[in-house]
Amino acid sequence: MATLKDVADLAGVSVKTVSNVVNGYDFVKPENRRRVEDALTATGYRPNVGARNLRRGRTGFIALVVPELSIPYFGELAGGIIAAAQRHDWSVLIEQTLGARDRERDAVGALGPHMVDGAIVSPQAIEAADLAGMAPRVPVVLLGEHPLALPLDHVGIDNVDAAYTAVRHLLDIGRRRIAAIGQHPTRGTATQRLAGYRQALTEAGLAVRPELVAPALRYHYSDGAEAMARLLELPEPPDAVFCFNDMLALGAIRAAADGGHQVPDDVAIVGFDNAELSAYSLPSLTTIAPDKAALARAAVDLVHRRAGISEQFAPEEVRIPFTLEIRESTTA
Amino acid sequence: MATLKDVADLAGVSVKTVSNVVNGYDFVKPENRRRVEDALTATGYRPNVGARNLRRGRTGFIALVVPELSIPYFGELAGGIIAAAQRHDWSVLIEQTLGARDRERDAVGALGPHMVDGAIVSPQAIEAADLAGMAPRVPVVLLGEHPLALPLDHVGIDNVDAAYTAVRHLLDIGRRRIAAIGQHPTRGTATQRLAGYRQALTEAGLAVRPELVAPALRYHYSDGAEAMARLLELPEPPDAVFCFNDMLALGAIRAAADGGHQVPDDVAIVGFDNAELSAYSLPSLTTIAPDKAALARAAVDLVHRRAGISEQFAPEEVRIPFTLEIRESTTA
DNA sequence: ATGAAAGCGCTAACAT
DNA sequence: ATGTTAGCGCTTTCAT
Repeated sequence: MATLKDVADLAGVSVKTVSNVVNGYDFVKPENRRRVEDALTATGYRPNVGARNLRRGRTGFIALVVPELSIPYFGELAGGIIAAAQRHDWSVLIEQTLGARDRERDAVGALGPHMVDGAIVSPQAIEAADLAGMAPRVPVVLLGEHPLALPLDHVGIDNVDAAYTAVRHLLDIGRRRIAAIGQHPTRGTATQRLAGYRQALTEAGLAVRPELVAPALRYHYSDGAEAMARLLELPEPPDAVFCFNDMLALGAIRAAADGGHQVPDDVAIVGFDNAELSAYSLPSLTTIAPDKAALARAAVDLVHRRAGISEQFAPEEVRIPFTLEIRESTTA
Repeated sequence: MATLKDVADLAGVSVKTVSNVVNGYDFVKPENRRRVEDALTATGYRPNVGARNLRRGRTGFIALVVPELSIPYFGELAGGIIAAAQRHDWSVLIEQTLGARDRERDAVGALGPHMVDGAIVSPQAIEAADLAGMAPRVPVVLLGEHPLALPLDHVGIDNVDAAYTAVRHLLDIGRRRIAAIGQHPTRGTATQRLAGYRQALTEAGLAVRPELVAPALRYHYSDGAEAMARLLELPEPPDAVFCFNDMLALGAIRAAADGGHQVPDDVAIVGFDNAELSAYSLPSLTTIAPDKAALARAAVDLVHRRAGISEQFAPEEVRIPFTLEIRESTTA
């Protein structure tokens, strides 16, 4: 493997000159530049990123900590983050926690400044106490959830408002017995979405019925299907359901069909996340659509600003816009 | 951030001794060991992985090069690979190529031994010529596609056999005008799946009709929907379709419904990949199910064996088993 | 058993 | 405009 010195020797110049050419420093005598470039191709030189970073005091990596890549939402998000990171010359290291609190703790704990220049974390179960001990040694930006009392940067949409918008839509199309699927003991977003749900109902003069609020543990298709099956067995089943993510919603649609219920005629369904699939399902899914590209870009840019040597700044709260995509699951 | 030297100074020993303790070298005087351990905790020392790797000549990373994480199949695969890599103390770096040939070339080309200890690549468009020039400087294992004439390790299922199995199933349920969606000019798997399709038809004494073989560019939902719409406009539309992945199949189901055709009564549909969703779609999707966990494990283990300093061995071809999951899209 | 010191490949003062 | 050189933090001979 050719080193800078090999190239310099071959070109008959110093390493400095080679370094200048490699790093795009402008003031190099054309003659020398040519010789260096020739030597570069002749040797097939590749910079040793590790050495460069050791010297520069950066690693060239950021970590992305998510529950599970097999969840379409996180797959899409990760894709966006990789793309956004590229523009800052960052490679993305992905860690999966499966939403387990100890694995989240480990993942964040292992984030030495030597491993990565920063991290984007989508926490699921981690709590303030877990992070209190370990001052983050690198910039950490929270994405989506923000269950922590810690002063960390956060990028996300307004979950209360989004949930309110979703339920408001169900009210607007005349539904009155509106259920929710996705209640969760530790997820902050679940709490917020529930709050938005409550707010919309209350504002419409409707009671929030506990039997219509269904919990979900993992937010997978099966959880949505099971919750829906139970809701439809109620003496007075709901005429609409607001699901806290698209997988729950798709599972719910499936269960409704299995039970012989028409969507949306008998029961309208709204999801959350706008997974690519939701435009193609049968029926297609009305859902809250966060601007995922913006989410990814904002998170990466925030890590970048923090990682910069510049001055400190107070933790930031970045709100990303969302829209409501109205599709067949709520329009006859 | 404390360095080895800081710890050594504090403990009153040399860096060598500290290094010995940190790396679990046994012969250290108990007295010194204690003092070093105290200094270690006092300073909160964390080894600089970059410096260590620079010295050791390994990086602790492997790269995973895939077209797009937002494709459920690759999301699920990536999840499995991260899990498998963990057992070898490897972190996974993910690169997206969007299936573009030049980006694949760049991604593979950037794979210096300084960046990663090895790589798992799911090529889509790259060709032998692209790799001919650059001898892979780190172990590269091909996953899925193997379009190259190069002697590289490969892990995958038998695509011809899988396609044959899928089409055979359609024949078994009595279909005779069987179409295929997913023909592609450069993808090796497309060619192989087409071969299996042909083989099954021919064996059944049926002609392969060119108008029933539809191309697809990106294998996304929309491609499947468009191809299906066109097939259904034929004077004699197909009574079954074999799609080269689940997204195409789900898009096809959508298009069939839009055109007022019943699945599976009017047209049966088989997919490929067994994305988690296919068990929950309406109708649920019959599909070829590769053992994804085995695929991931085999690929990582192969990289690990190659990366070991041990002897050379001939390029390996690892065949992973698959099953046919029969669901509603082919059973009335 | 431990210390001293070289050097992995690179960048950036500093010098010219 | 380019050469010289000191380190980035670590591991590892080579001494002792």
